[in-house]
Amino acid sequence: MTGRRRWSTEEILDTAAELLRTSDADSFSVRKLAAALGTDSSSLYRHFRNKTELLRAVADRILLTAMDGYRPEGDWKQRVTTLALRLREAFGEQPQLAGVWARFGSGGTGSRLVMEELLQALRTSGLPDEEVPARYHRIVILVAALIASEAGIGTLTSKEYEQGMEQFRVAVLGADPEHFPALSHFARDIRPLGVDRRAAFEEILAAQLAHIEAQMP
Amino acid sequence: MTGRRRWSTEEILDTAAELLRTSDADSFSVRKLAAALGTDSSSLYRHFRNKTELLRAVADRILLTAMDGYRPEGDWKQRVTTLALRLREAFGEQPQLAGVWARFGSGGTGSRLVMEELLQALRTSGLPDEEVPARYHRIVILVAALIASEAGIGTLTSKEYEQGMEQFRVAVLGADPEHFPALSHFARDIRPLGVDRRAAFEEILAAQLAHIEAQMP
DNA sequence: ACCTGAACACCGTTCAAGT
DNA sequence: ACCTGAACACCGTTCAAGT
Repeated sequence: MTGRRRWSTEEILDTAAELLRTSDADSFSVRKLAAALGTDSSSLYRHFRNKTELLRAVADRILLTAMDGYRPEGDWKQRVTTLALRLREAFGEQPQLAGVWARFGSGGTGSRLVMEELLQALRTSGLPDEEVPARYHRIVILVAALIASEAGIGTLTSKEYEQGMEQFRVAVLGADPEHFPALSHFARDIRPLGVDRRAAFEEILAAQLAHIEAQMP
Repeated sequence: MTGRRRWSTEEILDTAAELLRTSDADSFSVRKLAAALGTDSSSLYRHFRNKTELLRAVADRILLTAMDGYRPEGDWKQRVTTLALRLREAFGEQPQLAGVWARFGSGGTGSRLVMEELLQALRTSGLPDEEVPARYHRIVILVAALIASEAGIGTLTSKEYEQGMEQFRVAVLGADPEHFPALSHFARDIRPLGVDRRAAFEEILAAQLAHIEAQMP
């Protein structure tokens, strides 16, 4: 309309988040974001050094909204679990950002809120202070890896997903019993990676936390 | 030289694997592969439906070479751990393929060998047969997630990595003690996600396996 | 029967030129 | 001081035309 317009960084991030939520697959691009804002992609480079920097900023907003209204409840294991599930859900709606977060971190207020809550929960666990950082490190690696890999599957188009399922079926059900006896034996009960992710997430995390607890004095 | 030349699928996969090993960052492309083969990218589409299909085939070769010379040793936990570490190492040298594997699977002989060995190990564990598939599923999800996310960090250029480290330092060391007391307290001992990955991998997996063992009759 | 060239519809990023 | 247009150097993929 006006031909010229100054966009605030906030508006850009909002629009980017919106686009990442609605767009299917990996179709987000700087050019599309610019088009949605009604401007040229070149003008966005005044606000962000590059695309990664932009996505990191959006990822940090995801963390912020994930922490919105959060109140710690229960013992340390429940707190860690609730936190992890919140992050999982938040990135589940914006799967492209999960990969950015796991690779680059986000480095803003959102990430600080997450780190703070996780550390506070561990501090109430009875762990000696000097063991907290190492336990923290393992938990973050585990949670980030699970979320990012689940999100990676979430970015597949339904055609890609179906195709992968089909090839999985062929690999499992078509295995020669002579060379792959165990695989043939369990073939009908083996499930592909993409199913039952929420239960898997909770179980794997619970095992990790139980293990930490078991090693306490 | 000859102007015309038929490439076998084998040769294409070999060259692709080579290129993925040596190329830094995400710079692999169909066009570069074609150039390395001395042909045009369009001719590769007779051998593969698309880029993903090509990468899946290379990923399956990685699994094959990872299993090369493998002999089961020790109890079931040692077998699972050895297998997982082999995969981790194989994809560590070709980090771009880890993401493809975790998202799409590979669906060839390599993946069958891995599935077979993992199932056989679980079968010797003393788990009742009907619990094996669920335990198998969790282990694969965990191992694939850890390997892919570690590899994701491995695809960063050293500039990107340094930049991420710097921003991590700022986020942690620059946190206001009033709003982030636990973070400030542990600031100097909190480590970024990318460090100490091998130890983290082994510990997290060990916790998972110990948890399975603890639930046995 | 096989391969090539050229094209299509995109990317991220830069930078001189405009207002 | 800010924005735009145009360009650069790439992508994956398709398909008519060549040999």
